Amino acid sequence: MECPGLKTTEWQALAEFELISMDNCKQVITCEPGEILFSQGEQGKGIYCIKSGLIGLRRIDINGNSALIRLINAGSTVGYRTFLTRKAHINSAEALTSCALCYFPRPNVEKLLAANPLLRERFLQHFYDDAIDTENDYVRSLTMGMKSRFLHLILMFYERFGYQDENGNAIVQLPVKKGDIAELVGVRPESISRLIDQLQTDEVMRFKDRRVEFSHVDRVVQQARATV
Amino acid sequence: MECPGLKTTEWQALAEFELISMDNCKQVITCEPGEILFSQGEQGKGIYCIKSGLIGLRRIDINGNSALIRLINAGSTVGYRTFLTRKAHINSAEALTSCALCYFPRPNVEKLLAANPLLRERFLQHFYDDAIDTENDYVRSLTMGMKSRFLHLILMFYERFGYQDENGNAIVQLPVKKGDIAELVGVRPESISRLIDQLQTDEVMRFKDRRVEFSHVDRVVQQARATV
DNA sequence: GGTACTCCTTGATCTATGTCATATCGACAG
DNA sequence: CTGTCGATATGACATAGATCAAGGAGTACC
Repeated sequence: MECPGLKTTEWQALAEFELISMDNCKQVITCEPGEILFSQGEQGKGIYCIKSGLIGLRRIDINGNSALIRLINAGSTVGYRTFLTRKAHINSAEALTSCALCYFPRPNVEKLLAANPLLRERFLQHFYDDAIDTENDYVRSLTMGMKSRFLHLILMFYERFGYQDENGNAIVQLPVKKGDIAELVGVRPESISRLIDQLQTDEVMRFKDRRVEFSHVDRVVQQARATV
Repeated sequence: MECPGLKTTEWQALAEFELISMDNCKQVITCEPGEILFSQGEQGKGIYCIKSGLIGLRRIDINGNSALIRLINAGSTVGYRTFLTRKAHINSAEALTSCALCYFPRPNVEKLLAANPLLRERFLQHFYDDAIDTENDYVRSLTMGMKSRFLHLILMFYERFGYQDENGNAIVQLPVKKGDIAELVGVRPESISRLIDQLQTDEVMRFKDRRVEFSHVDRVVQQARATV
């Protein structure tokens, strides 16, 4: 199985012979929910390309508070940041679902980077996009309440993984457990629980385990915009 | 007066003849607190190099909530992001104090960027550093309370603008008004007011208008680490 | 010297979210 | 079938921070 990301994303900067050398050095890895690819504080050992599953970037502070900063889905790359500077990882990467990955060891990636400046440029562009996302999340965390941030997340899931059923209802299967959703929103799991109750009684959306369903996307968008 | 940043920061990528061409196209600008350099949604018209004063990047959402995302001080650059992609500004830039700036029009900057790839690389590095800062702020906004974030800000001001008096007390002059501090922390001005009261009664630090004074830096650091 | 700013403070009250303890439910092991 | 475990839910209560309304205090302007 080829990496879905090799022909797209930053790797499209590579020539055919470079792709072949990548293919030769790669290790295919599978991991289960909860497994750690790398931990904050470690030096970057290589780069991971996600074939399937979902990886989360997590930060744990000195008091043990954990925050999920970013989700990375299939076709994208994890661990590239330590190739832009020589700094250690500042976040941990953890499999949130069962995952299949390709791992490329650092020396090989560095050889490619040295030979192909366009590749570095692509990584920086990737970083740019990620950083803008984070900035937007940051602003929301300063100005909007839990409900709004939660709905934003649901809409993001809907864009990435959702579909419409035969009646035109929007359907999303939440890709992670509710506890992780709480960490993404920056609140406690209990608060998410209660919020879900409220959204159901307000008939904004329906929840059944990890399945979310709503009829009026625009109504959800509008509620997501409201400050609280 | 030369721009303090021309010999440092991203511009050090420039050769002598390029610096001269920069110097020829620059416009020196002064502006007063509250003046807007550019607004979110606008196309980037050029780049600003701060000679003195303090600029704030601000984001206002559809509900009118305003958040201060970043402070930029003398020697640094504002508006460079629209040169990395062709996108419009997503934040506004506003003078928070009286400022003196050099303005470089877009066409000239683009000419330099086209001729000097190292310059683009430097801008991306600058962006990298900023983005890591924002990510750290984001994590703090998810896991820490107002007090902790406020103290972090004070310590940052102390690093940038503070000094020690003859008795070894740390002294900082707050560079912006308290309302702006509230926006940086992501809370209401009233809350900052009350927090300052509390910090004084707890004898963590003393405030007199914009002057802050504290004897035990380590105590402040320790309180800044505490979650709430 | 009055008036009108802007910035900041203060008090009373409200609300969102956190905390803690307990309960449920499903998966899975023995 | 029973016991254990992880994930989620629920109830009672605590607290951080928002909101609203009012009052200073400094400064600028006429």
